[in-house]
Amino acid sequence: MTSEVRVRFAPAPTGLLHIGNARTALFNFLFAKRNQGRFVLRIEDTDLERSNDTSIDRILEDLEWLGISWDEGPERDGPVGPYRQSQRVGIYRELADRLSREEKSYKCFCSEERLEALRKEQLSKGKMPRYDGHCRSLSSEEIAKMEAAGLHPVLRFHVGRGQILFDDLIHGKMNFDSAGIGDFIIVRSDGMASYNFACVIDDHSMRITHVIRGEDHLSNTPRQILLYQALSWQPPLFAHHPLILGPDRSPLSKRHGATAVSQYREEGFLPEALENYLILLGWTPPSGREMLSFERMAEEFSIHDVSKSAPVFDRKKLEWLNSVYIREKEEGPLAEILIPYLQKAGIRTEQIDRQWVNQVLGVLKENIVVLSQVEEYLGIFFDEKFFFEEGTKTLLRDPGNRETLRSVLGVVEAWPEFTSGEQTSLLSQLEKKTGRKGKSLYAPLRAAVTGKTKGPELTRTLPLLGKERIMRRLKMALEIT
RNA sequence: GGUCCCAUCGUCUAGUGGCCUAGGACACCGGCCUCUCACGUCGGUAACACGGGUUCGAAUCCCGUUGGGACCA
Repeated sequence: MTSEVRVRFAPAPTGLLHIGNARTALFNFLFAKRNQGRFVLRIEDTDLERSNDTSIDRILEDLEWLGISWDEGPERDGPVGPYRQSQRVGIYRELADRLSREEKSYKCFCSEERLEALRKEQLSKGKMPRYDGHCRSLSSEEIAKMEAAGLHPVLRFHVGRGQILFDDLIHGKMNFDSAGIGDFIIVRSDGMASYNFACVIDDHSMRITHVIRGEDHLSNTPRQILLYQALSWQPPLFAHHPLILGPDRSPLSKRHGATAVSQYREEGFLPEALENYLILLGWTPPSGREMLSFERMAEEFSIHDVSKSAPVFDRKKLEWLNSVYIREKEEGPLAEILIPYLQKAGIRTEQIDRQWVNQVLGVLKENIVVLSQVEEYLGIFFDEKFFFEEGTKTLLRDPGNRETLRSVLGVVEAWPEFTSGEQTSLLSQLEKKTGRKGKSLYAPLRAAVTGKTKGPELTRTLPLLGKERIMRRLKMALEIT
């Protein structure tokens, strides 16, 4: 018996990684880090119908993107594998046999119809629908007869009477009465272990010490504890965190917008921002500093301090965090992640001076909240995206502004060359020559050279555009009728 | 229907009987900065679901109500 902390994240590969599950994974990961423990990834693919390998790949990919790495699991073999439930059926069978032998479970042949009728009847009497133990005392002759008739039984766990107590790391003392639990299925008629059964066996055999999972499993826990007891195993410690809600306080779903990690990635959220946001849902760092690096999270995170009430997902705050993280990025790494968005927009970045592109992106980062938003500003710097926005045209048609721009053109033409640092002298020269300053000079100038009414400061934009391009655009602007 | 969980500003939360005329962050509103948007900065609006207890004293403890949610099928 070691005291090493072991936690696990056990997704079902039936679709994309949901941000709620990503948060669960993050809690587990940080808990392991904080306690020098190990983080196990287990694939719960017992539902063969809905599980598929593509989903597994994408979930692994998303976890890696988030920086949540597992110590044992798919692609990282460990001592307690295999880590896919579909490859563990032998273990489940063995233990199912053991429970049968010890008469802690029994075969049940009840039909769907009978179960349905039973449920209806109980409901109508105002009672809780649960299995009535109909097949509990079938004789071996009866069983043999039904099996001979080709009926496939399920295996039910015989629930005894008593209180089930456990300490939840988040909720505190829990107390359930087993009277509220009907004899539940541990092996389905197709021979596959049920969720609760497989989960208990895996958690035990993978030596999991702390089960950190969503609150939707809270009511499953007493059943699982019953199984631990039946198998004479020591149950792990449990922590059930609340689920993320949508703005209408119903569980977060597609109706509320993007729910998959990959969707956020595509939109242009940074992994560190998403992560930072998720950890803030239900937990506040003791230091009070909300911006947390991965390392800081691991140092400060405590599962005990996770809030008991369900948080509402607030995209605005996520966006704010993302914009801060974008602005904090250095030019080089920023360009690394932004260039794909340029390419997607059709810009042949490989043909452009990389230094220049980096500088452009370094300027644009001030204006964007999600990475994909750079596309809105591309026209300022890239000719293939340049055009005069509707709002600029009235400005450019104004006779006074045209006159201003003509003298601007004159000044620029005579200006030797653009190097960084001298834009201020250029601008003061422009003020002198045009006799205009402030808005009356800058508004038309901006409209003419960027085609937009908003964007980064002209003092930063102008030198990046360069003399040639500015002149070309000024001429284009003067041709607008 | 039963069992279980939950309840502080619009949102995330701090708060574990006196430090609370309830603090912070996002959002929102306004000022400043300013060539625009954004950034930044300064300030503002805004909450203890309700009702009973317990106590000298309750956001904090207990009970109930209401409202959300989960599970059971």
